[in-house]
Amino acid sequence: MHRPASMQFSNAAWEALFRAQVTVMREIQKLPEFKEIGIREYDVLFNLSRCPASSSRLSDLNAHLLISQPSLSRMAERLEAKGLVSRAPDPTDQRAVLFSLTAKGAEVQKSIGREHVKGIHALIGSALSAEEFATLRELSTKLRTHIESR
Amino acid sequence: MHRPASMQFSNAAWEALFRAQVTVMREIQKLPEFKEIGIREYDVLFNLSRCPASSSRLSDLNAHLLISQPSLSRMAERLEAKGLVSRAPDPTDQRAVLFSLTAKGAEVQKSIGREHVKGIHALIGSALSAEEFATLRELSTKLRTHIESR
DNA sequence: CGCTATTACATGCAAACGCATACAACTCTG
DNA sequence: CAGAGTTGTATGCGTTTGCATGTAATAGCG
Repeated sequence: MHRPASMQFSNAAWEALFRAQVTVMREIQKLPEFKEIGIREYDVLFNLSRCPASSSRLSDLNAHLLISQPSLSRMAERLEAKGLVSRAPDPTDQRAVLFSLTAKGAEVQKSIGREHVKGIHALIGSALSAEEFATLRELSTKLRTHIESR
Repeated sequence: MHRPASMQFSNAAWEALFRAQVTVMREIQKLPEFKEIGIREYDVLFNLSRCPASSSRLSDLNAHLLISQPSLSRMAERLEAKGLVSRAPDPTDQRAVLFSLTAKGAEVQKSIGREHVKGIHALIGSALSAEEFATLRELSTKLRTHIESR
């Protein structure tokens, strides 16, 4: 073995985390709550529902997603056309656009969110103990925050 | 709060795991080893390099990926055109197609894989301790295997 | 056996994506 | 405070994706 032992741990953990995500996501995508709206679009609504001022720049939103900036721009167009999201110019920076949920968008997000919570629990609820879930959450969060604060 | 406490744990863990995956993946996609070949295509090569008989049906391969069956069919076409993968009819089932890495494909996979291992370690290696990485790996694997054996 | 149902993969087509780039607004420097 | 560089978003365009469906082979059932 030509690789430092320390490399094995981080790589094995990433590999396992990634495969787990793929496996869970494959099942989630099949659930009925994502028939009308895609899971990527729901993720945008979800992120908007969580952001402090309940509005967010396109680029700030994009930082939390895997899709590219142009893709998000066009997805926002579609969500706006569906009446779920509204665009408004940022008063403090004329280049920027602030996105926020419409009343209908907030309603849809909550509705899908509720079903989603049930779906996740039904799918993985019995896979780990409460303590194990808590540990998984802590380690995942620690991993994420470490990267975000590089 | 109208939700059973037990639901909170599994949902919070999934949410944290998913966000961690997004954050890591965003950085990985920028790394130079995925300039020539996309990360989704690398994942196909990687899976092929790991499968027992070093060949796999399209549908078996697809079970480990997030993309749809038609998308994988066409991605395989492209990988074949690049000389990285070969298709052959399954002798035991005339409907099926067996995919395997060509020598060039195996070479490319190993080469990118080596860089990928370094990239992951550089990205997340200092985020957790060896014990924490081991725990994250175990819990992720337990989560995945639980779903796969439903 | 023969007939229907199912499984495995491929293909037509519209939607969505990413890359490169354009454009406009802000910032910074001399 | 002008002019170059940077940042935030949108758009042109070729590629990739997914859905619905087609085709061929197998399985299951009477």
